[in-house]
Formats: sequence, structure tokens, C-alpha cells
Amino acid sequence: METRELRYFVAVAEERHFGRAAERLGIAQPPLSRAIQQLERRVGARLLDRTTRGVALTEAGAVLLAEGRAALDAVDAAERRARRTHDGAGLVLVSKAGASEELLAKLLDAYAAEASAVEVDVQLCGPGQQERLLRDGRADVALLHRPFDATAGFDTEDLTTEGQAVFLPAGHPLAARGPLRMADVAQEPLPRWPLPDGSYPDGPGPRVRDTAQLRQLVSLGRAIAVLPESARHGLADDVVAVPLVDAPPVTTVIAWPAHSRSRALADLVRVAGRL
Amino acid sequence: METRELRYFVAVAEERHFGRAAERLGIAQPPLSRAIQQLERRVGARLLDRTTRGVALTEAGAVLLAEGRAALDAVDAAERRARRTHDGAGLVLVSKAGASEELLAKLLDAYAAEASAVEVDVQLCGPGQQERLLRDGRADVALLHRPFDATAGFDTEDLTTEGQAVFLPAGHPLAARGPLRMADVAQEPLPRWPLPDGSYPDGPGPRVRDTAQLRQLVSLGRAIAVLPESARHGLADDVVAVPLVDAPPVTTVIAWPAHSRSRALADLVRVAGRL
DNA sequence: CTCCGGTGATACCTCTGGGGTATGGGCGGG
DNA sequence: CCCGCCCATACCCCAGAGGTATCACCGGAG
Repeated sequence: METRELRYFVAVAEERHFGRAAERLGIAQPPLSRAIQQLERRVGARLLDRTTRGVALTEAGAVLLAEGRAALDAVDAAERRARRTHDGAGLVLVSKAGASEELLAKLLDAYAAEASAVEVDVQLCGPGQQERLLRDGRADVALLHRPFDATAGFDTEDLTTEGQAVFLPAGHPLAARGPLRMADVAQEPLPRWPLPDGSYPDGPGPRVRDTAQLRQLVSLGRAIAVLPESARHGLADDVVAVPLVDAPPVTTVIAWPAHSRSRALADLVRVAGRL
Repeated sequence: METRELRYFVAVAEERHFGRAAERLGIAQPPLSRAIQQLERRVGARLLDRTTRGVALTEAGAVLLAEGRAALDAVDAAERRARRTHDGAGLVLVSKAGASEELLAKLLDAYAAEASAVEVDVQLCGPGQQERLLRDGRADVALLHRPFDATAGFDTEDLTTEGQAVFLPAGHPLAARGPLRMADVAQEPLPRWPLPDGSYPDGPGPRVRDTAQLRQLVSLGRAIAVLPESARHGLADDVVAVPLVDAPPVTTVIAWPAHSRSRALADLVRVAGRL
């Protein structure tokens, strides 16, 4: 199976429409139809149910969509990592903006002190995007937070575990009370995080893309946030953090693709483990 | 990057020789040379150092070889799993021959009793091959044994942990003594297991491919074996198992590709977790 | 030093098959 | 019932993958 065929299939499966998929791929619709037919012959299975209104995935098609996305990411990763190796670029570390800031700073300092340290390119992103970056080779290593981020398919090492706290504007009624419970904040307008496809769930609450944005909204009195304790690091005094005693603990882990074997990555992980 | 290019590159990188790689690929050498040049232009990096005696990998080439193999496995997996879904085939479970036999039997029985059970195709193989089968889609789920098997990149769930024992022919001098220590068997001719590439390390000791073979050799008095305790299950009385008190414990885990989401697999894992 | 064998690269040809345009067939909605 | 939307088919073109013949280069044997 060629990656071209797989890319074509993924486009059609996602658009559920040959015309739109062809446009997205920059080709005409008829060759796309033919390519999918050829792919179906090759796989030996019908992948799409065609109707006059569009297409639907068969069971086999759904499997090929899921597995094919992973395969395309792996191919992209191979190309990107080879190119970056040639360019002499260092490691790309990805972390959620505003999360584990202190830990990240310590890690970067400690690693930079190593004799064999290479340049570390830090990339910040919103939640749920790190896994994708790690999978398609745009990043080499990530800081993830269990149980929020999926660590499936990566090698990981636990770094720290901490409780969560409620972050409130200084004047908020709950700010004066002692430690809170989940029930205390159940009625508050919690922010909405994007789903994996980039859209937001319906409902009240402001839309946020990362913790840094959220911090600003809290400071503006437009939202309250439930975040790991360490998010209080570097906070101005217009936001207060109140421990949330019955929230599940959050573990920060360092994660990397399972088959990675580079010296630089191994050093970074070793340094992280010693923090 | 097309899978064809990647396959060509992996062949040349493995053979370290354009002529042999071309033969293996079933094409002539000149188009292979051109394809690699085109790949190097596309990646933007020299991947091979050509000499008049053959080729050597550059650093970028080594990265592309490692990542490319994983990517090709992922592409193969996508195709195989889609085909098997269409054919209505059930799950393929792979386990090492002779290992965890009782656990495997219980798992298969318990799963078969589920209302929504599908057919489970059991495939037995030698050590170190399960990961490959899981990665390239020839299997859906595996029983692995930590710390012997690499579980990196898979989702896993621990099933049982057990100690190891020495398996001896009934008349062996050590068979009469009580529990043994590692030092007691250090001088014995332990069997040689194949390396990941299929070859065997140099040295004394018989070559074995799986635990079932090994059991027969022990019974014939040609070898002694260090295996998890559960390997004593179903053993004839011409072989005795003596506990090895200071051997590292072995954990049997059930493992599956991280992105697998099939109902049948989820059921099987759930059943395994309840054993 | 020369020559030979083996290695990858180049030149040039062939023809497969991927992509384009034009058009057909079939179904749902107004 | 007809129009519009959507995917499939027919047919053409040419980029590019693959083949053969040959070259250029280097190491080693004599």
C-alpha cells in the first residue's frame, strides 16, 4: 500500500465526500474515485458505502482510517526526524503552555549543565496536541499529565505527583474559605477545553486553548480554574489558589516515542529522572 | 514520502549494497540508485555514504532506517487489520510457545463464555517475535513477559507475577537439593535463544526457538532451563522444577497496540483483568 | 604500474499508470 | 417529474518508474 493511496483514503473518509476530499488533496474527483477503487481491490475489502448523498465508512474502512492515520504519522515522523538529524537540530520538547513551568525550567537548566547537552527547542501547545506532535515527528519528547493526557504508545517516566487546586480571582467568595471540595465548585463556570478535533463542547464557560490563557481569564474574573498545585508558581497576587482536597492527583511524566534511541534523548530522560 | 521509496531505502540500508538490495526488491540496480537519490533530495539530507565497496549509513540514514521500519510496519498493519476486519476474522492472539499455558487456557475459556465473544486465533511463536507481529498487524493482542519482552509502545495490563525455577532432568544432581540460587546454575549449559535478527549468539549450550522445544531438550537431558514457575504446568515426571530463589520475578502482561479500539479486544482485555 | 573485478552513477528508451476533462447514471428533494 | 448533487466511467496525455547498456571510480593482485 502506498502512502499516496492511504492519504487519499483518509481524506475521503474524513470528508465523507469525494468532491471535497479531491479539492483538499488538490486533484480532480475522478482520479480520486479510481484510486479508492484500486485501494479497495488491493486490500480486498469494500471500505466505503457510496450513496448519492456522500459516503459512509464500512467497518473495514473505519479500521483502515484509524490505523492509516497512525501509519501516516509514522511516515511523516521518519522523514522529519531524518531531516532534523541532518540539519543538526537538537531535541524538540513539547509541553502545555502554563503547565509544570517550574519543573520544565529546572529540567532545562539541569540538562544544559550536562557535558554532552544539545540544544533543546521548547515548543508550547494546548492540551491534547502533544501526543500528535510526538507521533508525527515534530517533537522528540513531551511533558504529559496523567490522567489528562493519553500516554498510550509512548515510553514514559514519572516525574512528580501533586494535588489540584482551585484558582480564583482574589475577591471571589470562595477565596476566603479554607480547603475546598469538588462539590463546592460544581456550580461554577468551568472553562471549556477543545476536543481532539479542535472544536469545543457545547455549554457555558469560556473557551480556552491553554493554561496561560486560562490564568489571564481567571485574573480578569471571567472564569475559575481547577489545575495542578504547581500552576500557582509565578502567579500574581490577583489570583489565589485554594487546595481542592478530593480532586484526583496529577502526575507529570516525561514521554518519548518507544523506539527512540538517540543519545541526547536518553541523557535528557536520565536528567529528568534525577530531579 | 512514498512507502515504495521507504522500502527501497530500508533494503539498501540493510544490505549495505545497491546490487543485493535491488535483487531482493526484484528490480534492477539503476532505478534503485535513482530512487535513493530522489529520496535524498526529498528529505534534504544525504542518507548513505557511497564507497566503491558498498555503502554506509549517515547519521540521518540511521535515523531514517529505524523510524522507517516502524513506519512500514504501521502501514502493513493498517492494510492487514482492514483486510481481516472485512474477512470477519476474529482476534489474533500471539504467545510464546510453552509459556503461560495455564493462564492462556483460562483466558481463552473465560473469553469464550462471553456473550459477544468472537473467534480467537491463537498463534504461538518464539521469544521476541510477538512485538513484531503486534506492530505489523499480523496479531492484535499478545501475552508478554516482563522483563524479557519489550513492552514499549503498547498498552499493557499486568496479569500475574511469579518466581522462576530451574527445570532439570529427573536424575540431575541438582534435582535432589532444595531451592537453588543463581550461582548454583551459573556453570550449567544454559540454552541459547535467538537474537532479534534470528541468529544465535556464539557459545556453548543448545539452540532453542521456544519453550516447548526447550522442555523436550531438558527431558532428553541435553539442557537445563530457567523459566517462570508456571512452566511446570503439564510437565511429565521426567523433568523436575526447583525454585530459584534469587531470580528476578516474571510478570505476564497482556499487550495490544495503543490505538486499538475494537470491541472484541476491549472485551478480551477486560476478561483477562478479571482472571 | 597496470589491469581486472566489483560498485554505484549516468544515458537513454519503454510503457505503465496517475491525473485531467467530459460525460453518464442514479437517487433524493422540491 | 425534473433538477441538482454525487460518484463512476470513458478517453486522452504525459510524468515518471523501470529496463538495458555503459561509464567512472577505486582497491587489490600480480
